[in-house]
Order: sequence, then C-alpha cells, then structure tokens
Amino acid sequence: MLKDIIENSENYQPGLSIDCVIFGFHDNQLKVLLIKVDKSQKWSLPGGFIPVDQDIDTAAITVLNSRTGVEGVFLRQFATFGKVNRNEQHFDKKILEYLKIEEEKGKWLLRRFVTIGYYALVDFLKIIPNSMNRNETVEWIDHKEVPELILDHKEILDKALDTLRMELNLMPIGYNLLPEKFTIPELQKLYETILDKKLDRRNFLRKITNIGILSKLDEKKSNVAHKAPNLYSFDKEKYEEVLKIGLNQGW
Amino acid sequence: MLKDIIENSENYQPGLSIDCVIFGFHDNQLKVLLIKVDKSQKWSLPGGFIPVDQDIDTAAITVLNSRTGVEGVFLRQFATFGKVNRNEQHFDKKILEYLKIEEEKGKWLLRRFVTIGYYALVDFLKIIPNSMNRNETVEWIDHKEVPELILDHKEILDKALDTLRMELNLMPIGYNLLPEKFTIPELQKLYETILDKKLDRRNFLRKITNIGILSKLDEKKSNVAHKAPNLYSFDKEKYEEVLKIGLNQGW
DNA sequence: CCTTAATGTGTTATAATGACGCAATGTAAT
DNA sequence: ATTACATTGCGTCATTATAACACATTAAGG
Repeated sequence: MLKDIIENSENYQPGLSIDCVIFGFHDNQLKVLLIKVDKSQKWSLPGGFIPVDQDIDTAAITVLNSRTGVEGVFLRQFATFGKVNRNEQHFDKKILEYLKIEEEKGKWLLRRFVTIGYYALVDFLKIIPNSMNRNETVEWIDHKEVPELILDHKEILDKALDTLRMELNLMPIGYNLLPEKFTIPELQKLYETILDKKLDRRNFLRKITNIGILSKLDEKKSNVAHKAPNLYSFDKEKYEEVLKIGLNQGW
Repeated sequence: MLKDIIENSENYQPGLSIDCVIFGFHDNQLKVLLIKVDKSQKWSLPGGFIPVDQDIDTAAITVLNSRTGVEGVFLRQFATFGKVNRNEQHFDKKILEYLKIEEEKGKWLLRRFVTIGYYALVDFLKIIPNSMNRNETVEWIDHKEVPELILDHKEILDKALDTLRMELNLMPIGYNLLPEKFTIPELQKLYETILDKKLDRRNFLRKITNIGILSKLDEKKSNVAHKAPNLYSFDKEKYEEVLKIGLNQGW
C-alpha cells in the first residue's frame, strides 16, 4: 500500500499527509482508534496521503472510511502540524529498503511531511476496526491508556482532545458517539469522560434538556441494576440547527 | 522573489503555502492588509512559501514580519485549505513565461497548492505596510470593502473572521489591535466592529471590567468632542493569564 | 422486607445578563 | 454666557442561568 503510493508518488501531494484522531465511546471510556504496524514498537494514528485529484477533506473522509467503514459522520479539520523535524526519525531509508523501493522513487518519502489533523466522532458499536492488511493491528484504546505513539502523534491527539473539549462549549455533542437510544446518565458520562471532570446530575439534566435537542422516549432502559433510567434520542433536526448556530452567543 | 523561490524550489516545501489574514483596527473599522501585484486585477492575502528547514509557524512569522515589520504579535493558525482546483487558474504557464523560468523548474509551481491559513492581530499604527518590491501595492482595506480576491482568498478571509468572532468568546482581544492607552468606548467599538453588532455601553463596561484585564489610568483622552473618556491599558500579566485559561468555562 | 444505589424532580441562594434611567462632562450653537 | 446636545460614567431592576443541595422513587439483592 505504502509501496504503491511511493511508486506512484506523482499522483500524490508531496510532503503532505492526513492524520485522523477517531474518537469513540464505550464502557464509559473515551476510546481512540490506533494502529500498530507489526514490525513497529509504537502505535500511530490512522493516516494517509492526499491524491492530487482530491480535496483534502475528501482524502480525510477516505482515511476515516477505510479504517472504520462508516460514512457521513462528524469529521472536522482541527490543525496542521509542520515542525521541521517532525518525521525525520521515522521515514528513513530503512523503510525504503524494507519495501524494496528504488532510491529515486523513494526520495518522495524522505522529506519533512506536513500533516493535516482531522478528528472524527463515531459510534463505537457501528465500527469494525479494519486493518487493511495482515501486518497491522487496528484497535480501540482508552484515551487514558494510550501507549507511546510515533512522531508527534501524541501532540496531535492531545490537540484534537483540546479542540473537542473546547467545541463541547460551542455545540452539542453525542449524536455521533452514542447509539440511537441512550439515557441521560450515559450522555452525562460522555461529557464527564471528555472533560475529565465530574458534573452534577441534576444541573446537567436541566442544562442539556434546555438546549432542546433531546426527545424523551416512552421507554426505559432494561436489564439494569437499580432504577431503570429513561431512554432518549436526539432530535436530529434541532440538533443540526444548534450545530449551525452554536450554543453560547457570548457577546 | 517568486522567481528565486522557483529556481531554488528544492529548498521549499512543494505544493504548500502560507496565507496570512492580518487584521488591524483604525477609524472604527476592521482593516485587512491586502496586496495587489500591479499586473493583476485582483487583490490577494499576503502569503509565502515554506522553507524545508523551517517550522510552518516560523514561516508564518516570516510572512507576517516581511509585510508589517512587527514581531511578537498575536498570530494563530486557523485552518488549512486544499480544494483540488483552488489554484488551477492562477499559477499557470503565463507566470512562468513572464518570470522567464525554464519549464522543468517551473513544474514546481504548476500543481495544486494547499495553503495553511494564519490570522494575525496587529496594532494599525505601528505598521508600515511594506511592499517588497515596486510591482506590488500593500494596503489596509476595510473588511467591509474588500474587493474581489484571487483564488479562494475570500473564503480564507471569511473563515479567519469567523474564527476571530468565535475566539472573542473564549479569550480577551484587543491587546494587539489597540494602542497602549485606549478608552472603553474604543474597545467596545472594536468588539462591535468584529462582531458586526451593536452592544450596550453599560453592560459592555461591566462585563469587560469584570474580566479583570484592564487597568484604569488616571488620565483622560484629550481633544475629543463631548465628554472626555477615561484612558485604560491592559494589565498584561492578567491578560496573558486569561488568554491561557480562557473566558468561559461552559461545562 | 429492608438495604443499597441508582434515577427523577424540585428548591434555594447566588451570580450573570439584558434593558433601562439619570447625572456629569465637554463641545458647539445661539 | 447660556443652552442644547452628544457622549461618558455609574447605578437599578427584572429575568435568567448557575451551583449546591434535599427528598422521593425505583429496581436489585441479601
């Protein structure tokens, strides 16, 4: 795959890549989809290169889609990373030897790559982590237990989470991270997990319902310990509306 | 200049550029620093290319500095633009002929360029718009009277303003856009101009002073019609602190 | 059947916001 | 000089939002 790209490098934007921070939510944990190439010691964010005939947003969708199989989810560009030495220890000649790529073609890879960061929010249960070949492992990892990552991928991940936390104040979140029917406590735990902070149950309920994006269903969650919580779903129309205009007007 | 870059294109990141939206404030108008190359009909944002041995942030500082002469001001990356055809009508062979660049070297320019957008807030009065050569005009233009721009520069400018408006709710603004001593009405007009919205005088005063970033000076503005307003300055220390932690906590 | 650990609903004090009123001040017109 | 006028500075009040907390309800399990 990488070999194909390098050998057809004239079809790809040089020195530019895309990395996706794909968030999911499960077992009250914020998960991140990470990849490990078998021969490598470290994990990395799913990424890809940009065909010269594709918009960068389209290329990002391709990356997300190839790893998760989902389409039409929340995907947003958040920052671009371009320190001089960000990949100088990584894309070195060993890879080219390993992939049996001739030196002239290989030069395409041996330069500083600037990478455009996107983050996605996806429904954990709808995703089957998809390894594109047998040499790599794709896995959901709790964001609190992320192992050492290649290059500056930790920095990229942190920035994505910072952005997500900030955008939590500007727009509703949850539609893409929760199943269709969910309970208020579940939604609250999502918020608490993202923010890494305890919230008051009762105040949370009031605030979240006041936004007007929730529909209370005439149905309770079954098979739960203690009192069965009510189920809710998002009112997609109002949700989209609030996504557009934003939550806080501020000034 | 462009000729130099193309002829030494191996020293520059291929297919990648930087564009700066430089905001200033004067006469109660939000100004944008724009450039017009004499032979061109349209204006453009000041931009530049990225030396392979420079961080992208450093390259952005270079662009800003070369046009304004200022250093250490507010400069922030806000988005990266990479539609497939964003520059296909612009960087064409005519330019290469005009610059007398041989075809092989010129290929560097004839591809899709992805551009990283930065926006800067600078003190209008401290800037001397600096044209790098006689063929170009550098000018402050009221953001409401921005003429047609090349490529997708209008889109970039709009996105920068959107970002600025959003960040107005997250952090204090003004330190880089106003002179050292200023009045509350001036600061309010800055906010009103950026937001394109009238604010209540009295509520603005209360809110802005409650942030705790202003120092009331024992001095009034002179030579003004009507009642002389008090002068204020920013408490740099508290300002920086609020910049870090942010204004609204939200959740 | 009682304990336990959740959920659902409400209350109260405090703070933030939005919409105004009015006096003080300096310019400009008469 | 006096007055009209625009603008600043400071304050009020009703409404809304927020934070902290009390209590009843519900289901599971000993």
